[in-house]
Amino acid sequence: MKNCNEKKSEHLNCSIRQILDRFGDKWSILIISTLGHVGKQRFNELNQQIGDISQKMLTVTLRSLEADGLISRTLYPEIPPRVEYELTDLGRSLLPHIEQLALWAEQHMEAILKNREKYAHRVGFG
Amino acid sequence: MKNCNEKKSEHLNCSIRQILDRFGDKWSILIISTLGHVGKQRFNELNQQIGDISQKMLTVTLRSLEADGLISRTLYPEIPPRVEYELTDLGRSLLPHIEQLALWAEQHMEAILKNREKYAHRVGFG
DNA sequence: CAAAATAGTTACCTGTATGTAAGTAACTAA
DNA sequence: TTAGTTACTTACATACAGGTAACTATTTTG
Repeated sequence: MKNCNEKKSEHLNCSIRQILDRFGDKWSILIISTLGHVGKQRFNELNQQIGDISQKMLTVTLRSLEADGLISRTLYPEIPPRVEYELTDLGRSLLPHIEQLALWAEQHMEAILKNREKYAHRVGFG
Repeated sequence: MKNCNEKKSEHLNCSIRQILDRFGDKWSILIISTLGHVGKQRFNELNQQIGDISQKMLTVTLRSLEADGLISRTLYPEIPPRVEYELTDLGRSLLPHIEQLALWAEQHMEAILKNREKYAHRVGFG
């Protein structure tokens, strides 16, 4: 972010930094893609869907996604309370790009892991 | 990564975790996109292009990208030494997806920032 | 002899993102 | 009165990604 509009940084560089700043954390993208996949979800449903996220990080990440207008939060003032989270249009507009990346991963991650092994051998045994 | 092939996790979820594990760091994507943009580059050229990366993180990130077969490293044994980094085909195949994300950022980041402000007001004075 | 240049390596330190565990409100059911 | 439910909040702890700065090898130049 810092060196945007300074010497070397073009649009692309700057946009990528924004993406990384906003979505480089551990859970945002995963929550967006989960909501995109299953539609509306309650807090505990999301918690179970994702499986290994802590309550705290789920709350924190949902809040920041809501603040940025990527998801909407609807509270039904019942007892016990019910809250439903859903992607907004803005959030949904990000989905296809995430899915493209996931597709790329499916297609190429095996190759990457093999390269990594080869490299380890080259370095390890010269 | 942990809960892939456990209960709730489908392909998508799992692929996204792989992407985040591999490319969620601060510099990998930026280096790939820089190399994609300018082509072959030397160590110090990259350092200056990016501007605010430390020598250490440039070395570390270049090494791991090389290990995964995303970039190639060519050493010319001159004095002083010259080293050139370049995207491999595998690395190049990731470029369009990165650019799609960058484009999305250009188009929507302003809206996100506005939402964030609104939300801060709602919370702060609501 | 000293300085400069390239492409790093190494030791050390710190901030922050994340995790853990307990607490909260409000009500229901036994 | 005890436990259970939902959707959190809060306090506390920590690991690791990343930063800083010094050091390295090798040769040319002055």
